[in-house]
Amino acid sequence: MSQYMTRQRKALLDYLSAHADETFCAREIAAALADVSASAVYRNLAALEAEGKLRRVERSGARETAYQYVGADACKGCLHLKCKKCNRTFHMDAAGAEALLGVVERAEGFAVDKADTVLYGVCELCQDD
Amino acid sequence: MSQYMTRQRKALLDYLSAHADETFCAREIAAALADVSASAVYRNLAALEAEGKLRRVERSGARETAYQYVGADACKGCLHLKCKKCNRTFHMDAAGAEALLGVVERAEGFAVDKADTVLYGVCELCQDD
DNA sequence: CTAGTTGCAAAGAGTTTGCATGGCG
DNA sequence: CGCCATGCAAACTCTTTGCAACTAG
Repeated sequence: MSQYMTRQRKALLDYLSAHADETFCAREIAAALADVSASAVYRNLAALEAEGKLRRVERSGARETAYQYVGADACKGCLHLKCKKCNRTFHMDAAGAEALLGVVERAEGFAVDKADTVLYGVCELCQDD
Repeated sequence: MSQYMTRQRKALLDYLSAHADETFCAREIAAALADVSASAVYRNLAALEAEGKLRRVERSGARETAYQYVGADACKGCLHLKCKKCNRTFHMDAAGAEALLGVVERAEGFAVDKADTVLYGVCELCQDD
């Protein structure tokens, strides 16, 4: 668990929370944060993921692990929709998500975990392409 | 595209299709198929993924890329539910999936791609733990 | 036959780790 | 001050690739 709020950890959190709708891999973060070493990036990403401040996400066909900021509980209970074209993340509110997943639970007896599930597809803005 | 059905490719397909409800990474496959080299495993996994016979899947917290067999079109149009406890995959039939995702499309204007989306959670059998 | 495929080993890419130094609380 | 965190570089793990030998059709 992280105990000290170091300059590096703060820079990382600031950066990710300022771009909460995007995902980044360690290399991209290290590039954006010039004075944070690669190992500090990796170590902090792991620590912050364990604390629940970040979430690990899939980026189609990528070999690198990507992370995304998950505000304290801004995303609590809501479902994530990720656009494969623009890579942006959209949120489905808790009520809608609950209704949707309740259907799966009743139909299949399968309890979907909103925190781990991401719906991939194409968002409204990208549907023209 | 694969043109020759070599001993190695056949062994790989046989193995994955015989365990179609499980996922495997290259290392596990190479270990199970003693007389198939690692490079043949990687090359065939890539080729078979391109042909649509395999699908690339996420395994929580894993660094290795995992694959799963996807029969000809047995999974066509259905949504995948993956249990985090037993790692098994369940299928939601096409009709149910369509109904479910249609809701998202209408509510959020987001077109979910069933081929890329996996719902993570806990299956009926594992809910006791 | 002959083009696709394999095995090996070396190269590459991404991530982790040991250790001395630095800095938060 | 003490302990955690950092930076660097080396170690590691997973994956890709070059090349000569092999083999399916």
